[in-house]
Amino acid sequence: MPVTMMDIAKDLKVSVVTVSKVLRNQGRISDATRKRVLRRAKELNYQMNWVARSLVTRRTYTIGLLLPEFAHPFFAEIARAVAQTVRPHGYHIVISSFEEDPDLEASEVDSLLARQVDGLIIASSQPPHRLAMFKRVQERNTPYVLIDRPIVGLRACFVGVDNRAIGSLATEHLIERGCCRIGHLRGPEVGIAEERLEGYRRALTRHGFRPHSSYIVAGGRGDDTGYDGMRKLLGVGPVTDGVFCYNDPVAIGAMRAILEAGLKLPDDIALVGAGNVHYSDVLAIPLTTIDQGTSQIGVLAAELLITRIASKRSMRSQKILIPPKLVERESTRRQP
Amino acid sequence: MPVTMMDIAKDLKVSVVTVSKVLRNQGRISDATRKRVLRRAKELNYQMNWVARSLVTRRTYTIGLLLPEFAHPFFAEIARAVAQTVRPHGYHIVISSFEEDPDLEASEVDSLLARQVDGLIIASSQPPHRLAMFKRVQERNTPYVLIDRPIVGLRACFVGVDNRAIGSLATEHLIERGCCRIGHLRGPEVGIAEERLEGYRRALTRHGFRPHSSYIVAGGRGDDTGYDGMRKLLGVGPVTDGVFCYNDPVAIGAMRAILEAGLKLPDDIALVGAGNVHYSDVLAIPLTTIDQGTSQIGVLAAELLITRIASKRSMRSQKILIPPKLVERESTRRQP
DNA sequence: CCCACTTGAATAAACGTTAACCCTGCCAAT
DNA sequence: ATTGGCAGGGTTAACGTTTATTCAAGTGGG
Repeated sequence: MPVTMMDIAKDLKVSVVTVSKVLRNQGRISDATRKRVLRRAKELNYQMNWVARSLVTRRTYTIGLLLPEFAHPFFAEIARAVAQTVRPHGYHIVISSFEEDPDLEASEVDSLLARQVDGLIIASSQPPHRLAMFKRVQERNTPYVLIDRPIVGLRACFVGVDNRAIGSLATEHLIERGCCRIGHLRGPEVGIAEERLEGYRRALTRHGFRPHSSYIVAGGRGDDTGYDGMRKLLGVGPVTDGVFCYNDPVAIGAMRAILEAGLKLPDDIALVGAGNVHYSDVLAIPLTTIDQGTSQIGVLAAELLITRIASKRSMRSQKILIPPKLVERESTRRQP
Repeated sequence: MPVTMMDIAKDLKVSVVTVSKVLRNQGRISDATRKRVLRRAKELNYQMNWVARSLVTRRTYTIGLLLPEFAHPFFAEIARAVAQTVRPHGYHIVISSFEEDPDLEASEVDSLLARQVDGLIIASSQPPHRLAMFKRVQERNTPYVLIDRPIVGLRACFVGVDNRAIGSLATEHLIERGCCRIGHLRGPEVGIAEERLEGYRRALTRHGFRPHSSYIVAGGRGDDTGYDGMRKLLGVGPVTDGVFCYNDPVAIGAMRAILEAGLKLPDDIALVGAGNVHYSDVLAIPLTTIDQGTSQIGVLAAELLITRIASKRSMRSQKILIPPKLVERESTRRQP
């Protein structure tokens, strides 16, 4: 029912190809017919059928964005950045969230490939050494960029933050603020949390402290795990005077536990989060945090992917580490 | 380069149509060949080319989701709900954010139509009586559902919250808590803010108070406008003892202004927001707010759209108003 | 006046699938 | 022997574009 090039062609008694050429500004067309075609197209309110075009050009100008969950502000921000970056190039993004389920993730990747996306951006939850999903993507020669979570043993493009630097930056800030029994509420058992922990350890030893395992409390990503973890940490003596939390939600949970225990923030315990989520500055005590350049991750990943799509030949896989930045607020503002 | 039905057909010396029929479980195919086809398809790791299928079936199993901005937790939550609701039906969503720019919104709608989406979900920013964009959608017979922001003068499906009820609910709660000089930090000059204001007014008059215009302060959507608005409101005498804020960010800004002025919350001034964004309970003083059933909006809009797409005949346009719910927290917890 | 070249356009074929028919055996009932 | 029906396929023609090739007419030079 919608208007096609055929309709325009018949009206003007020219061939469909002529119409196509005019609309693409290609080939040699006289100014007269060009004008006629354009006018008729406007009159009929012609809209290109991208499905048909994609079938023959083998380009959909569509990229798949695969995220663990996009209600999370971190990923929502990335989605925003990606969408804004690719729009000027004529791309749209198909999103899919897989709720941290590796199987769902793999099946969504297959769906997106079936939809012929020109490229993929993935914050993957695939466990280490399960590379089958990526193999399938590579077989199809579909460019893809990993973000946020690197995958060991995979030669692929990656854009993310330097997580070791986050750990060091946070820990050194606490040291500067005079803390000397620094705890860490660590994240889940994956690469990122591991690296932040590593940065924390290195900063401690570099400044002559000995990392003590009882000050390192296992946890997860959410604020409830932060709450539980902090309560556990408060039971360890001598009590900590500074805590580096895996991320901002964890820090928020920890903050609740500290205040509930009747302790003062930052005077009794200073707190550093990571992520700089948008609301970090309207909390009970505004949270010092490490900014991980969230939107930059999205922008760089999108640009990287687009250049990959544009270049016929496969380029070397490229890894971009964004340097984190400290954002100081009340939760660590105290006299050394 | 990817495997096509043709490849399978040649290998097995059958016709492409036979392969197609097997893969769709249609037509009469013997068990023997069915098995052979399926086996070969698996061996070659065949993936359907959805672009080609869409061209002939005129269905992309794709819906366009158009939002003002999806870094905003409200819209991010809606996106999540929509995506999860449509996935079991085989749909994917193409998102686009238009940064509150009506022209960009219109052009994105056109792009999505050109991409042959099967339906649209839109939280529109079109000014009243600018219906051209919607006309174009209707001409193509593409089903669409408006969410959150109704458009006057348009017979279209709509899913949103009952904003008058939000205003009433919040105001009556403040009255119950013993407030008798109730202010309102209102939102931008659009329908939603108007309705919440209307609910506020009605609740006041219903309880024998006279709405006073100096207690109604104009504003916007963000926390800075909440801060500015509250400072203005504090200059009005006799000073208010309860404020209903257009939304949670505004309330957060207002909270900062109140605390900065050395006033106590909720004892001097009680505060109610609207939206129940995820972090409302980790603020300096946890915020009483009105839950607007965000994810429900996404779910219902998605379901409505899918039934519209499925039904050949055009149905009557349907409007769904979700009843809001009060979520009481510290910011209003005081003795009447 | 013929050849070569250019301009402006038409024609044919493809992209990978599906929809709508058509064909060929085979079997049972007439 | 004819008819009818059905199982198990195959053929043909779309879907709306683009790419590649071909063609007709005009133009300028020798």
